Amino acid sequence: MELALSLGDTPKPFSILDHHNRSQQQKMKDLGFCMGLGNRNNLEDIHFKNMMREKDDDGHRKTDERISSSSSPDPSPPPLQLDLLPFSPVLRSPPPPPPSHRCFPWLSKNLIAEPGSQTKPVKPLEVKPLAAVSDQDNGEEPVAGESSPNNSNSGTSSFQMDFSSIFKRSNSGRLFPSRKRDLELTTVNLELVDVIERDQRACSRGGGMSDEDENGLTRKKLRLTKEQSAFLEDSFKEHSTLNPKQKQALAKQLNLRPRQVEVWFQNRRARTKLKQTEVDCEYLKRCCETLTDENRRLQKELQELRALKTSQPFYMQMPATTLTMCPSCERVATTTTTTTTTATPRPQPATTGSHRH
DNA sequence: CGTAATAGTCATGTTACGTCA
DNA sequence: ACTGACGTAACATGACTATTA
Repeated sequence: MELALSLGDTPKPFSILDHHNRSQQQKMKDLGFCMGLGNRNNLEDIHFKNMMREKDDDGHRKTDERISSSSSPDPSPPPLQLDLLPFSPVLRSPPPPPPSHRCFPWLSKNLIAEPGSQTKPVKPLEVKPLAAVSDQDNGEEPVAGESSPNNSNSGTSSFQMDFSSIFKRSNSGRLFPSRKRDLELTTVNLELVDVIERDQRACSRGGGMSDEDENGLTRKKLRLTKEQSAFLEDSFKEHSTLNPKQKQALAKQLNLRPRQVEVWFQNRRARTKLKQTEVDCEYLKRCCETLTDENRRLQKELQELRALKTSQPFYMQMPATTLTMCPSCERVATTTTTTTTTATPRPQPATTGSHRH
């Protein structure tokens, strides 16, 4: 049984996390949609606003320095961009996979409306092409589960709404509605985003939230490649938990969705705990067997002593005897102590050990 | 300061898929 | 080809914490 536990190790930082801008740009790509607000620093998906916070090495949350550095907002914030690029089949054409790129089932099978596919086309939301979505035009490789927004034939759609007057950003980077009236609107929008995200999840699984959706499609399960598993294992050895930045970085490196990385770590921790439980169980079982044997032996010894008592009543006149465990050989040693018995025929010296190795 | 709302993470249990003997 | 066991990805749920209004 193999068990690798790394407890108490100082988490090592991810080297890739040094590339803040790069990973930040990738965040929205990983999501498959993006939603930006106000100034450039607000180009953060509201769903991932808390990703701006991270835990420090001691596990305590701390505010990302990027947030505090965003205290000087762009004086002329552009309108918010809500680029909704769900994995809806009707919204995209199959992204041509690079020759060296792995093929992922949720892209090849589930997301693309293949001829003969029973996937019902999803009615696109309000379509209004964006003039430029800079974050998705940085020439980086597409991440699994993401779209190819700049594909002119893709038919991708985007929202373009002005939310800059609706939201305001807190000191820690969170987004909040600036007015009470906007709260309701915000709620509606957040619900919309949530619905879209759920739809993305459902699409990425190739099925619905239920086991079998209305089209009779069951969810497909991704099998991680050996390389991906090995990389995740290495990361797990360094630290068994992830902060949002590490999750994002790993997802980017492995061409996985952050959710997949998160799930993998959760399952990995569960497996580790299960193995540890099995090890503990085995150990306790051995302890139990040892104690059972010891108990049996002591019972036998007790019977012998009782028999001796019956046959030799005079034996009871001996000083009181206590049994102690020899620490070196773990055998019982008899130790006698002086008592006040006056009829003791053979006084024994106090605390004389009668055990011999 | 206390509280409600919200969002994120985690542990835990379950389900369902892929693989293999 | 079929089947059951097994590993595991994905999900559901509740608890907990942090943050903000």
